[in-house]
Amino acid sequence: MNDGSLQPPAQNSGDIPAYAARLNAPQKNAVLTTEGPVLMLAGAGTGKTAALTARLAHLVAMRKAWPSEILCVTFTNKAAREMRERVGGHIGDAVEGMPWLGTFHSIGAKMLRRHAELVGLQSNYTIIDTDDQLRLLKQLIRDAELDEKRWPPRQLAGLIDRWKNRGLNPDDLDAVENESYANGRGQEFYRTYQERLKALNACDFGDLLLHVLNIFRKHREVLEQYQKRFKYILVDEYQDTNQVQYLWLRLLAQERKNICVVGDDDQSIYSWRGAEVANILKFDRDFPGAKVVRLEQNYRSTPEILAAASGLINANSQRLGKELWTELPKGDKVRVVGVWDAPEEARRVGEDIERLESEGANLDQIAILVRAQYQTREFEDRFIQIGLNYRIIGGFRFYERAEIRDALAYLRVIAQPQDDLAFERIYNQPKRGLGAKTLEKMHSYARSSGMPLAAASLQLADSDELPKRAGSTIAALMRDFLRWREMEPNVTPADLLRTVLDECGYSAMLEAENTAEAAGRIENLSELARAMEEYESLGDFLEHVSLVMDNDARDDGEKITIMTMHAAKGLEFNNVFLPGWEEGVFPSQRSLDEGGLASLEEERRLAYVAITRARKRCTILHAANRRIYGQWTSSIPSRFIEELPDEYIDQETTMAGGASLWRANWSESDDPFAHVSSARPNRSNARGPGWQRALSSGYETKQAVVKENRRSAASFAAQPRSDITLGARVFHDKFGYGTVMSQEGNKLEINFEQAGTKRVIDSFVTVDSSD
DNA sequence: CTGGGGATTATAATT
DNA sequence: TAATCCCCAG
Repeated sequence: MNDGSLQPPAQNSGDIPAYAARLNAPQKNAVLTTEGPVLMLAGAGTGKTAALTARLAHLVAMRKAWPSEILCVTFTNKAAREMRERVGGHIGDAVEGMPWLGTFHSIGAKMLRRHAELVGLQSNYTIIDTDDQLRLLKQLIRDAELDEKRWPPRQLAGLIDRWKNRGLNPDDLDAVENESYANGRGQEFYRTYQERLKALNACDFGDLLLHVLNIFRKHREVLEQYQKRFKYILVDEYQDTNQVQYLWLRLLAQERKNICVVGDDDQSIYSWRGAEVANILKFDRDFPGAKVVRLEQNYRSTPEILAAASGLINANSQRLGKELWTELPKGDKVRVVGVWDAPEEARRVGEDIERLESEGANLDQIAILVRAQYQTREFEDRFIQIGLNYRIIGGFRFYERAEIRDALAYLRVIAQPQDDLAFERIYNQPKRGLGAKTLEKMHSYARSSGMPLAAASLQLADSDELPKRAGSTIAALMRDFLRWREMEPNVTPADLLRTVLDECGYSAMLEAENTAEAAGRIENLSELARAMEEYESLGDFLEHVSLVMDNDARDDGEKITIMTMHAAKGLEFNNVFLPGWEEGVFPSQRSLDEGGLASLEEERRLAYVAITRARKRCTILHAANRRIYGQWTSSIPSRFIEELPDEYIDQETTMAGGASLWRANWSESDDPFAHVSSARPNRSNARGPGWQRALSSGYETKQAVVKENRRSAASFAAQPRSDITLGARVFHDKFGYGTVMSQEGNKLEINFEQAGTKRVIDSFVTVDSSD
């Protein structure tokens, strides 16, 4: 739109433009090769974004294209925002003229608004989220009188998502796919679901891409219009693209073939979300003559961290191949710490962080990266206890809170009277005395008359079908909506929201509750109104919230960060702690049970991502015992620990009696099973040194237990022993005689006569029956 | 319509 | 273990 503001190429003193001044050779290569397909293989921390933004700046500076003629896609809003900021730093205000820089979904949504009628939608369609999607599917399943227990809506939602990710419309399903739900009714449900969405003038996230793909396929002239417009295409995180995104890009790039994709096959960790690593692996076949540029110089981590990560990822088979190197000075080795149990793990990390803090470390530069959300709990407990500031990333998002969704539902009904899902959410929220009976009548009337729910309910209210009270309540509500709808063009979205909340009684409802929780909800709602201030129209705002569900937690003070490894991708920290490296936790039990080698390799890539987040220090921890779903579980160190190259690792254990069972600094020479472990890499069973240790530790009597549990991939749920009671006198091979002080699951605290108080697993003691 | 209680189930999480 | 969901009683 304001292409006219294009600036002359930015230049410094020499001939090299500013945006290219600090690039290394491969980066420059990737930036300057503007014509033809380019695959930029960018390892972790190799300045990928710098190269990508420089390329954008270069295209504009060299007048290869107007900003509005460049398509630049990312996966997350965060990445898009960052890109926009950094490109803005190079080309100034011209970045404002880049309407096609955004996420796949926001760009899809924009295209779909222009051509909605081609797929039977109106351009003001609603974008529903997964919650609405689930409720809609639940309705369909109920209507079909299907057993919800046997055929959970979640499963159907998952299937439909996967179909859409693969670019499949209902008619494209084969018999096998169709069979996968409700005995061959998958297709039927998918079709009905799509019809319902169309009737609601709505689409889900998957549709934003699939509809556009369908339009491209069926309407050549539309496709050609975009092919012509986009002189250059840039794609970030290409290894995360799914099938639709791939097909979509391929169509758009077909004409000019000026497509540059950036990614790292070693950081592909989202296959469970539909991403296909194959897309990046076969890029040069899709686009013959593609130039492949490898960015391998790492600017982030110490050589030790890089070596450890590289050694690990080398165990994977399906790789394009890349070797990271760095000019940074040597640092500390990667530490591997073995501890007794999860609480000790948290204690240990807490102590380390306190030490770092006392040395003047910035807490914002410290992160704990876990495999699964449940691991955060232990750390939270501990950090509250010692008063360490932390923030947990992930979990619930602002826009997922009930009150926010209620407020949005009101706005959606105002903006789009056909939005039945939104109407259903709030027709009795706050309580108006309308129940399931009324809803059912509204539904059946809406269906038979082919009207949206809201309109149908208004007509119904005029008739005598409903009890008098319900009828007048609905009539009043509909009058409210009419009024708000008239008001909408004349007030700001924020003011509209405030008015609605006051007039519908929602605010009053919360105030009446008079609890701390309700106060929090009121606060959230005013924050929502505040967030709306920057939007011009209601439509703008609604599109923003459905696509940009960001968790922009306002930051107050230094805090350490606790988050999942997945969430940490793309981030970096001076100090990284990686707890829970045990078989069954990481790699996760599910990846071991299902998915075979491919799934294990994805776990390994995740490990690679996790380690490469660290700039200066990386500490990996594993605990011998952990409570999972309320069960005490013993586990052995992760095979990934064993795969780390010895020379870059410092091993340490804090365990009582550390020299025996869980001794961590094994070496192959004193290991009677060394010949087994020499069979690396890619061993798919769980016979790491931990195993060998367990088997060779001299506790022969326990071998049966150990062996039996091998099938469950080396973690076994322990039953507490019934023959041990508090105060019992017991004997332990290592510590001698002692008295049981407490018992929790299979974990005992024993006051030993010689060794003092220790915590041990009950299977290692015998009850002393001498008295 | 609300609340209690029993059953159920449990990676990762963007748009 | 603990959180969530769903059903049923009141």
